Amino acid sequence: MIIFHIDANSAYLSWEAALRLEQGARTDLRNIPSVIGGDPEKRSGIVLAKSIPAKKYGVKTGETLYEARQKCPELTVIPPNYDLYLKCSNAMYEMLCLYSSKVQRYSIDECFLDYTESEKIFGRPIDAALTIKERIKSELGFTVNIGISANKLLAKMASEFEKPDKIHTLFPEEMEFKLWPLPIEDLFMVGRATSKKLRKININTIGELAHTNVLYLKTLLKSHGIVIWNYANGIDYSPVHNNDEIIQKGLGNSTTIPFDITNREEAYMFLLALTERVSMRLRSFNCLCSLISVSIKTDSFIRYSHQAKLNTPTDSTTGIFNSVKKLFNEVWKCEPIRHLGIRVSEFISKDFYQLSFFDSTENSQNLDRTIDMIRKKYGDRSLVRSCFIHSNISPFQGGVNEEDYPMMSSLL
DNA sequence: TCTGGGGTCCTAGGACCC
DNA sequence: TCTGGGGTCCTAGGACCC
Repeated sequence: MIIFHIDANSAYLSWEAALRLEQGARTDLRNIPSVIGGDPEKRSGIVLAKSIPAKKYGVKTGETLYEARQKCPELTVIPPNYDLYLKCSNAMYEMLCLYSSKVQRYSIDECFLDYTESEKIFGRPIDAALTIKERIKSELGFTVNIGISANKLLAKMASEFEKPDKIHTLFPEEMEFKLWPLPIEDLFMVGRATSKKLRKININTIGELAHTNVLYLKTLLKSHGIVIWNYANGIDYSPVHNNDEIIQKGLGNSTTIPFDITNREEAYMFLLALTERVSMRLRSFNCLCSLISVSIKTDSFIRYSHQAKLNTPTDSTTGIFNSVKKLFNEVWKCEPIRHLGIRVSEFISKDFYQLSFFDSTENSQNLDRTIDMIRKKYGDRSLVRSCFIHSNISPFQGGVNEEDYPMMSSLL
């Protein structure tokens, strides 16, 4: 098996930089301290992506813009542009599909490519990787790292090595000197909580983890211990999945409100706007959902959630909203609300669920379908609930409006 | 902390059944 | 009830990824 992992370098920032150059900008954002960041006014002021010069000031992804500016006062901050990112992501994916029939989109800026069968057509893996990397640079305007190995895990680890615009291999025989000296935090699936536990028992490098008794790890970390022990030893048999093989398990939208919500009616407005987005996405999947969940984050950052299973699966905006209101009322403890979220899951394909027994729902189904068609043709704002018209609240809340595609299973 | 939004998977505890 | 054991389902929360 020969697997490539292709990772766009500081994706959001590079894509914005490439667009601006194309539009005639004189400075390349990648060459100055810059970040893609949210808006502190809307209480979403965090760093989403950073340039390499910004990184040299110690700016980190996920920290607040306030902190980032403390480290680098002359930081250029650019708001995110998700439509652009989707276009760039699609372009990269389509380019990769020219080199293999097995390409898995792992996230907006990462793909796995199974090169095993491609070797007889395109030659040595290293040469093909170089061709792909250079084509993306010259034709799409941004750089990528490509990791090459015998499985997805090692390919992904390899692409994390020196950046940007680099190709690295990490074959099993290279683990000892390329992978094992690295700190455990660098290993895929070792996050904050796990690294803290590992460091506590004096496991500090990936190599030390690889040489720890796996049964001991299991008592400490349950099944997760076995997962990371395998990864530390470069063991991973997961295949590269084409996108159509991946079934999405759930979908949701959430939003941080620019102010704290303190009354029920206001909360309902945001919940309705979120339900509009979630239910439209659900219907675009041609699925019904059986589980609905509402989550709340309070002004003091306490999160809690409440879910319920439906007796009758649904995809109706009104049906989902009624459940959402009920769940919200059952769980809200009247604290000021900072953030609201809705998610639906336990999908049933509409093709396998005949609604003929429930003819009374036909009308509302037709209504939802008609609304979806009008919005698709004339834009989401062409048809909105009247309760939003004289409010300052957007009738849709939540980010995903473009064509959905399944990504990011935490199993590689 | 001026602290996002979209996902997946796992686990613990309780309810319920035989 | 001073009572058991095993299975399944449901729920809430946490860990991880980008």
